[in-house]
Amino acid sequence: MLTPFTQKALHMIKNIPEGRVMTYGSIAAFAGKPNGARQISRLLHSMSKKHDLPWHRVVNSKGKISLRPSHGYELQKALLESEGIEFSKSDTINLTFFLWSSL
DNA sequence: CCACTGACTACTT
DNA sequence: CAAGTAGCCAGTG
Repeated sequence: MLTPFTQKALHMIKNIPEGRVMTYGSIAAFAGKPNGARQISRLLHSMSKKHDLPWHRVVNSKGKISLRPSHGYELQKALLESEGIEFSKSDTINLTFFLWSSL
């Protein structure tokens, strides 16, 4: 059985529209755990396959991809760019423009 | 139940 | 700005 926090987090991830991203911390905060960012990573690890989650729309608080190169980093970046999200010179996303507030 | 892990974050050097 | 550290909490065995 998953906790309410986890279920809510899953719901929010599914609700991120194309061309927008959310940070681990924001998802966790909206789900009720301001410090539960790490749980989001676990969700993506174990639930992304079964729940058809847009995992690529989740980035860290700095607006950067957290995956290591050759471990999904390039794939995620490609998926985001195909949705219209732009990366700066240092591979960071302008969160003030692309961050999705869920409401 | 205990120990370990993790696609994190904020703070300090 | 980069590297190190402590706090965080649910999933898994």
